[in-house]
Amino acid sequence: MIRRNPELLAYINEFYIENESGILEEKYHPKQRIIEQNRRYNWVYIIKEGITKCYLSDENGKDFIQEFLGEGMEFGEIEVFSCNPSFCCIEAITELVVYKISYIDFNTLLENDKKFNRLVIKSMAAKISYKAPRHSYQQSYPIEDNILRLQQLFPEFTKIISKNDIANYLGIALRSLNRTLNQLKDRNKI
Amino acid sequence: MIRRNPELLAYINEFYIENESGILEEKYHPKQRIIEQNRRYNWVYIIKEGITKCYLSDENGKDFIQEFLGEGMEFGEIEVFSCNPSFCCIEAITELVVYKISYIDFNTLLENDKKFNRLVIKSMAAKISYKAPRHSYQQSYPIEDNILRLQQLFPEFTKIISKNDIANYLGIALRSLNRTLNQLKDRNKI
DNA sequence: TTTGTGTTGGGACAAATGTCCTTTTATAAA
DNA sequence: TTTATAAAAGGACATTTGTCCCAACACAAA
Repeated sequence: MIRRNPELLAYINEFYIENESGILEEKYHPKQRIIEQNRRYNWVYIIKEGITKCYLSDENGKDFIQEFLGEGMEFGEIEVFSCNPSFCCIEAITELVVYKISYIDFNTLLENDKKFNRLVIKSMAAKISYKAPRHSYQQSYPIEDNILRLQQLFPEFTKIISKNDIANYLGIALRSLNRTLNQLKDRNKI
Repeated sequence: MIRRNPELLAYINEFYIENESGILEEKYHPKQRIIEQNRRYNWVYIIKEGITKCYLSDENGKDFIQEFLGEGMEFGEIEVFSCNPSFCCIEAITELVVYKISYIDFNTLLENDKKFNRLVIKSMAAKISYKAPRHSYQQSYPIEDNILRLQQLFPEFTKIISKNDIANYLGIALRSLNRTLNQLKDRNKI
């Protein structure tokens, strides 16, 4: 549920210590947006500390949460390659510290640093491979199964993430989430 | 709905013409599986001609179709980076011609051919960016809206893809697909 | 021909889920 | 303290969707 990439973070930390690396640090408070949907940016971000949500909002104001991103997760990199405006919002949930790299420096690193290149590809491969089973499971199984699955993968999920965000992550109504949680409690399943 | 990547195909075609490129060609018939779920392979594939479906099956025999892949689409590459067994099945829908490259040659190309490296990254970025809005839309909107959306993006979808596959792509029961198609016809919406 | 198999189509009913609305609680601001 | 605001909780009802059937049809195999 909250994705992390310690390997990438460790590598970026090394860079940041050196001078002239072109990597900057920034801080955000909860509810601040780092990236808005359908805008153009020139920065790729990597989370140093904290948690964000990555979500799409539609015309009707419905939000659908793609992922919760934790330490070492990258965002804004897809748009370097697709050349499209951002397709999602990134919003801080906790106090947040990020590294940011300009598109130019990011591209230079990609071309000249084989280890960095491989780490970026690996992080993209990971994004693809966890999206697939999640999408599949959410579509094919009832809400109850999805909650039990979350519970198992991430026992403290209700502590850190608001009910509303959990519902938006599961793509269900808040009412349905509450109802199902109650049914599970009644049967001592949770 | 049916994804393509002509840019990558064009580049691979060039390689294939030259000798000693390490690229092989293979043919498959409809319903043949090129990749099974949870197995290990040593080949990355690129579609030269034809259409496949990429799907996950679960314990209960339910299939969920991730994508329909057409010319130039790559598969099997994620496992090079994640080092996990395959997370989905790839099955031919039409007569199919693919190029295949061994992991070793694929890695060599990635390291030594900057253009190839960039094309592979771009193809992965595209996979990430079309998965997001699809997942979001399918979860948040009723079946009817999803069918109308398919209809618009891909008018001939019922000609090429079986009803069952369409239902599995939308993550719904075949019965629900038929019912909704009828309702749309009754209202002359389709 | 018969037999089997896969695809399409739909009736009847049950279960899951969403919408709308109200209430309570906690927390922050005035 | 009061006021405002957001989060959590749940009742009542309508709608959507799935499950379990069965039937018709096409097509290939025997």
